[in-house]
Amino acid sequence: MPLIIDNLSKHITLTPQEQELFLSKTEIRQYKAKTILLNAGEVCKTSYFVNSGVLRSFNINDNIVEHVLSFACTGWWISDMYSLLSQKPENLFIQVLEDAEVVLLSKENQEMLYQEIPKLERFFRILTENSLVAHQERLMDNLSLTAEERFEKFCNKHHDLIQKVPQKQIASYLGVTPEFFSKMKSKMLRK
Amino acid sequence: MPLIIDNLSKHITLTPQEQELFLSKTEIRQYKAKTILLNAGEVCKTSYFVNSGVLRSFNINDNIVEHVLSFACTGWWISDMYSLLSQKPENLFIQVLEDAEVVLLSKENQEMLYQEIPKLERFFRILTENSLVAHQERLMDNLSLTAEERFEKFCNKHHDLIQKVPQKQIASYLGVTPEFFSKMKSKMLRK
DNA sequence: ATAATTTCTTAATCTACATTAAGTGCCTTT
DNA sequence: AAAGGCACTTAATGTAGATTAAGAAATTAT
Repeated sequence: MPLIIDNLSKHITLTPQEQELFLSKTEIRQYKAKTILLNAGEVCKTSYFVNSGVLRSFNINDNIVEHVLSFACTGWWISDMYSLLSQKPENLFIQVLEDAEVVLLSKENQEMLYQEIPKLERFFRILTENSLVAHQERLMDNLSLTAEERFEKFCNKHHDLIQKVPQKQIASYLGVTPEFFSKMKSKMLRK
Repeated sequence: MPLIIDNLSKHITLTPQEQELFLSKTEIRQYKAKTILLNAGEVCKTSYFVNSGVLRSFNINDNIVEHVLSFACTGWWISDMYSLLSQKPENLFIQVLEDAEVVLLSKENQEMLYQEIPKLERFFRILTENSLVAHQERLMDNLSLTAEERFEKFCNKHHDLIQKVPQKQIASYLGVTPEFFSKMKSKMLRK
């Protein structure tokens, strides 16, 4: 069974015909590491579901500093929600970090599927709810924890990622410079 | 027409009977400033919609420092999403900042309404999507902007709140101490 | 009105993290 | 195998914002 159907079944139950219909509206693609799937300034027209590999979303501010908004590995959805919903351009990039197989669902097809399989409203509501909760927690963590504490939490939650992505990306996700992250890490190891 | 029905109609269209049913599952209450609607450690069983006044959600970390997660004034929803969804206790408070009239929707009734008016799945999906986008932006702002820049953005977006809530709460929302906020503000005025 | 609390301000000192810069090791390309 | 580019480290110096403390102003309670 395709991973994405398995993912849907975590929150809703689809008939075989509905599964068929859903899959017919998606597209599978392979990408090499470093491929840019969405460029800053473009309007986002697609949601991405990761079958294998790792993606990230990030922006670049005036100072030419990158900030990682999120990572996505096997079984995770990723997109530029702001641009996807508003259909306006945003300063977000989506990029492949490790060679990946990705399922593409266009906004157009997603809306079409909402009409034909209203249960999907429920699925994406729950998916978005969970994402919101995670973002709220990360926000509060950024306000109240030190970089070290945030890193420890990250390790517990995303153990798999630590091996896979360059540590400067993790530093950026945590909101510190790669130099400080390196220092902090060696300090933590010494304990 | 009740404000909350007006709010629903921003994303979905309800028949008069559906409106009736929806309202019958809610409850209106008046609260005095400082009332605590949800205490840290409790399981959240209700979503709150503000008819008038101002509420806030916040947590308190080990150091006895408060951090404001969100404000809600007229026309806004507020709840403890983590606890409401998981039905586990969280360390979040919900409190009235300015005398308020609030519409209460219990989780139980909300689930019941999803069954009877599936369109509501759509409404809360969109509501949650918008909230997620706002949280993502705030996260990135916290990573890449100075406190001063964040305050300017806050002023543009929530002009109404600045008059209504004590400035130490705004400092907490922005992620700085009241002392630093005070200093920053007077520095900005001098320009 | 007066007392009591809470909020806001000012100022000195401190610290987590940023910036700059130089150097090391490891891939990748030719 | 050399050369170039990245990712990572180390270290000196700089700064945004925290902490502490004390007084002034504004609310709230009596």
